[in-house]
Parts: sequence; C-alpha cells; structure tokens
Amino acid sequence: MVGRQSAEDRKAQIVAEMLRLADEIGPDRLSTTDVARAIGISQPAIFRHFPTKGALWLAVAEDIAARLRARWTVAEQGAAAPEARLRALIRAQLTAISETPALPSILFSRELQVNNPALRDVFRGLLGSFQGRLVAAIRDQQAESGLRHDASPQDVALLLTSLVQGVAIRWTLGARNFSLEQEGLRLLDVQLVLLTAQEGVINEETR
Amino acid sequence: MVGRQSAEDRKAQIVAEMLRLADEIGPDRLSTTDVARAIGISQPAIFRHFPTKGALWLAVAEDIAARLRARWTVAEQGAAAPEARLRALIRAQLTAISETPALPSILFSRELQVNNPALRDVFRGLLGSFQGRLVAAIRDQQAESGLRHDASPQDVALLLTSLVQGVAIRWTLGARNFSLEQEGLRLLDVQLVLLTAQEGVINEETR
DNA sequence: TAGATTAGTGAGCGATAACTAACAAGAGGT
DNA sequence: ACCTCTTGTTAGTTATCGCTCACTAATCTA
Repeated sequence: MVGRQSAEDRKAQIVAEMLRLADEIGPDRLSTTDVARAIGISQPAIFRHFPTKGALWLAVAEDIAARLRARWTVAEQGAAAPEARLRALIRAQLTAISETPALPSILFSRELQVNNPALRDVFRGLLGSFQGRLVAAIRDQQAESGLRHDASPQDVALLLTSLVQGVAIRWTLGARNFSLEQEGLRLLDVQLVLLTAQEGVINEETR
Repeated sequence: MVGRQSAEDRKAQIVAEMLRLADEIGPDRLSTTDVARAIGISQPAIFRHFPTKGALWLAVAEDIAARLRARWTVAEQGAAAPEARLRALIRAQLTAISETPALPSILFSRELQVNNPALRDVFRGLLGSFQGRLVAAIRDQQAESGLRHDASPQDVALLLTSLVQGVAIRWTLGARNFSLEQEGLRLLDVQLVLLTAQEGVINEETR
C-alpha cells in the first residue's frame, strides 16, 4: 500500500512487474489482473496508463531494447581490442538474459509472433543490431589476423549468437541450475580456440 | 464430415491437428475448441479421448518424441562413417524442425515451462538423447583423427546443437523466408572446417 | 481555499477457457 | 432384429480474459 503515484512512476512499475511476471507466469498467459494484483492496484488502473494490453507489451519491449543497447555500448567502450570487444559483447548478452530471464519466452510468445507485429519489429531490429556489432568486432579482429579468414564475419557472428541462444535454451530447460554467464563464456573460449587456429592446415588423415 | 471413427484414429487425428494449430495459433493460446472445429467434431468430444488438456499435450509430446527418435535411428543406420553420421543427424534434426515448425514455440510455451512438468521432462530427455548421439559420433570421428582433439566431444556437441537451435530461431523470427535445412547445413560446413583444421597451430601474430 | 486535473475504484460487459452431465446414435455380435 | 459398447451430441458449469463505465479521492494550481 504505497498510495497514489505519478503516472510516470506507475508506468515504470507496471512495465517492470510485467517483465518479472512474464517469466513466472509466461508471456501469453500473463493477464492484466496478475500485474495489478502484484503491484497492489485495481486491474482497471492498468488501463489508465496504457490504452491496450498490446501497447503495454510495446512499452515492455522498448524498455528491454533500451537496456540492451545501453549494455552493448558500455561493453564496446570498455574494450579497445577487437577480441576483448567480442567477449564483452557476448558477456553483456549473457548477463542481460540472466537478468531478464523472460526474454527467450517473449521471443516465442504468440503476443510477439502473431498478435503484435510492432513488438516483433522491435525485437527483430534489436537482434539485427547485435549481429551488426558482432560482425564489426569480428572483422576488426580478422584484420589484425587474430582470427582465421576462411569463415566470413557474418557466419562467425551467426555461430556466436547461436552459441548464446543454445546456452540460453539449455539454461531455461534445465531449470536454470547452472550459471548462464559462466557456461556461455566457457563455450565461447572453446569456439574462439577453433577460430584462432591456423587456417588451411588440415590433418593428413583427412583427404 | 467423415462420421464416426475409431478411438485410435480419432486420437491420432486430434494429436496431428494439435501440432498443426500450435504453430498457427501458438501453443498457449491453442484451445480445445480450435482443435475440435478444425477436425469437425464438437469440443467436448476431445475430452472423450483425453481426460485433460494436459494429457493431450503429453500425447503430442510423445508423438513428437517417437518421430524424432525414428528419424535419428534412420540417420545413423544410413551413414557408416562418423562424419556422414554427424551430418545425417544434424540434417535429420533440421528436417524435423521444418516439418514440425511449432517445436521451438512449444519448447518455450508456458504449458511446458510452468503448467506441465511431465511435458518438460519428455523434451529434456529428448534433447539429452540427441546430444548423446552427437557425442558418440564426434568421439568416433576424433578417434579416426577426422576432428581436432582440443575440444571435448561434449563441447563440440553443444556447439552443434546450438547451431541448429540458432538457425531455427532465426528461421522462426524471420518469418521462415529461407530454407532451414539449406542454411543449417551450410553453417554446419563452416563449423566443420573450423573443427577439422590442424590443432595447436596458431598464427604467429597472436601472442 | 476553491476548482480543475488526474490516479484510482467497484461493478459489470461480452467473449472464451476447460470441463461435465445427460442423452442420442452408429456399429458389431448374437 | 435386438442389445450393448462406444463415439458422439447439446446444453450448461465455473472461471477468467481484456476492457468500459460511472464515480471517488488525492494532488496541483490559481
């Protein structure tokens, strides 16, 4: 019972609770009643701040997007060398997912996939932007000859985002009983070793 | 209007329609009314064949599991050499996903994540089993020196399943506007090149 | 301090969810 | 032709969904 609050604060509170409950209840079964009850206001009060539930989801998406972009920028600024930048970007993504565990489910929610094309566009742009930053870092590192040249920066970026997504899936299905960041960074190291080995040299056993 | 059918046939029909509609409508928004209407029977008729909706989901999961396992076995039997076996397993997985496009969404549905622990166990076992088959193939190929030894079979298997999952995610989010199998096998080739390069040889530029 | 603005309420709308109860009708065996 | 088991129906249950309405009460401003 906190009493009346400014619209700005209440909006932020609703968005935050929405994210928290999306993980607990699931994005597509999360109702405005759930959110209202968790905050301690009446259910219609939600609609004083957001015209429709779809608009509320959009606000949630934009909150996520803003936080992710901020994280990426910090990661890039804090790491000068391309390899450090690559690691920092991946680490930022892993941290973001572990702090917003509803993220994978939201990506596959019906709200996003069918009901709310605007929501889908936000996340598509977001993933594309991350991919772009990875490609840039990889290209820089290839230019420094820190990475083999026989895989395109685009493909390497795809392999690395897949790595993150794969770890996230395992983490989610496995009841989150391991550290997402630790396991993700460990696998990143494995993959980076593969990527830094000298190119074009093949064991004589393989044709 | 096909009229009365045997319980066995009807059950199979309901499960199949459930899978088809799970993709169209979304696993968590798919109702028994949707399924009944698509088949052409009344909604309560569903409950003559399955005691609860949860039981119906479980039947769907077991149908998926059976089909996947059959595919894996065929893939393994049709390919003698470890590398061919590895490719066949990945290809089987890609084909299965493209034929059952609801699969990724089901993995992240609340039905699986929250409501139905039994469902979750089925898929967890399924992924573990696939992982195991990959590990076996990778170990065999390493023994033939067809793969570098500086990454453990377990980790390589994780990278490969992540590859499949990453492609599947991109395919789903990108409105499925490319061939899942083609793109997946292309990336598999890229990763296999990284994995077959001679180990322990590093460019002199990198410290 | 009066008046306007705005956050929040309780009651209730139509739609839809999973599921039940009572009853009808097709199919096979005798 | 009758009986029985099984597959199906129609009608109805309770619960919950997003959302609207008429209204109250807290806060801001003149």
